Amino acid sequence: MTKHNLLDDVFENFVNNDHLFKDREVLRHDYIPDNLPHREDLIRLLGATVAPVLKNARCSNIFIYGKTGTGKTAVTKFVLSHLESKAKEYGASVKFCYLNCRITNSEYRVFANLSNSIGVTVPFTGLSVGEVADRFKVGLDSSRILFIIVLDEIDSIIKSRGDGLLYELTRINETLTKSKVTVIGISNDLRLKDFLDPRVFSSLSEEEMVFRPYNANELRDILFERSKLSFNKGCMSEAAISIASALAAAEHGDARRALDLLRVAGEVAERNGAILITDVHVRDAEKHIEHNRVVEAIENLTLHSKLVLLSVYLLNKSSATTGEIYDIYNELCGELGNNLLTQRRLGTLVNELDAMGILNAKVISMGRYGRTKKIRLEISRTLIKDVFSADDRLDKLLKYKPKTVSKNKK
DNA sequence: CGTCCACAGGAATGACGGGCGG
DNA sequence: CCGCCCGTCATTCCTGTGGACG
Repeated sequence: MTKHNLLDDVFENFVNNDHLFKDREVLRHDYIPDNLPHREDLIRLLGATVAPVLKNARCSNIFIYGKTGTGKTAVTKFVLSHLESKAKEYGASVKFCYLNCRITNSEYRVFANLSNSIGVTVPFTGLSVGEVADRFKVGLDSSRILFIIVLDEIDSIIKSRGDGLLYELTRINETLTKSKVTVIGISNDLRLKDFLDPRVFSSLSEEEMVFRPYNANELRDILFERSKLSFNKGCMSEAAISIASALAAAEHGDARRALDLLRVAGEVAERNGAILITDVHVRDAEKHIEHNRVVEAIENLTLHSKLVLLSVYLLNKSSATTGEIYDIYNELCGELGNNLLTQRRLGTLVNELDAMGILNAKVISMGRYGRTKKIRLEISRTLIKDVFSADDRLDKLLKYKPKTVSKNKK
């Protein structure tokens, strides 16, 4: 009987075309589930740390560490949104504002966003940072609340702008009389304190929490839980879940990655008209994700970055130097009739491509023959050909023969 | 052992478009 | 509409440097 029902499900789903997915939303990155497996103790810990606000007392600043996909953001949002609704019950005026510093990656934008979240309208741009900070402080003080500021991916703003923002925020309570501020910083980088002024660091990390990566078993539980919500019954095989969790565990124990694998595996299976998502689909999904990531990255590059990449492609050597690439890049710019950037600039573009995993650049010394970067392609040549042939102008350059092939070497 | 190559990569500065307040 | 300030991209100028060569 149960066996019969099981098959009925499968067949019926198949006929109804939308057979595999029940709810795709559940697999999105910003979805916060009601149940976060293997994070119960961290939820309790964070909950206990912020609980004082329910009695109208300021809670400690918190510093949260952990690599991507370890549940930092999910746990924080989960706890704080529950806290906020609980606070309403108790009549405590608590508010939290979540900011991702990779999106709002300047001091100005952070203050602008904070201001907007407490109902103070601030122009997109046009004011000085100090002015926006002042407006925020005034608005905050007059609204008489306990304000919890969550700064996610805080490392990105610190590495590019320094710790001025945090210094400001951790000292802001001194100038407030009717409101109080708590800062929760979330960092992907465990070495972040090396970049911080010790005073800022100590005041920011009144409490510290570390999120360990998930292991394969924990990821399995997460995927199992989530697949029940996102896929129709009987559509997801255990083998698929096992392999997805193993793959993600081998990376950083990244749950986000694991969920991506599952979602894409579902899409692959759907396209193939399969009625069951298997480990094969997950394997396909892995290739798919990587491929899409790279294609999208390349398509969104500026023209100059594309030309740099093309130069490496045209040089077609196992490893090129900055100088060699600059020569070819120079020719390509001439070919297109557009202006060229300096070698200094090209160096940072190469570094950016390296950070994206499209190129691999390593500084080496060739002794008597100087010091340079050894640069090589990190992606397949056919992929480059595919992406560039979509653009008329770049397509022509794919066939371009560099003139400076062997000019020196003696 | 010192030299000196071929760059790396930091700092300062400028050009430019967006977007405000007055 | 002007003047101001922002962020971003790019240039200019600069000091630093690993190690093969002589």
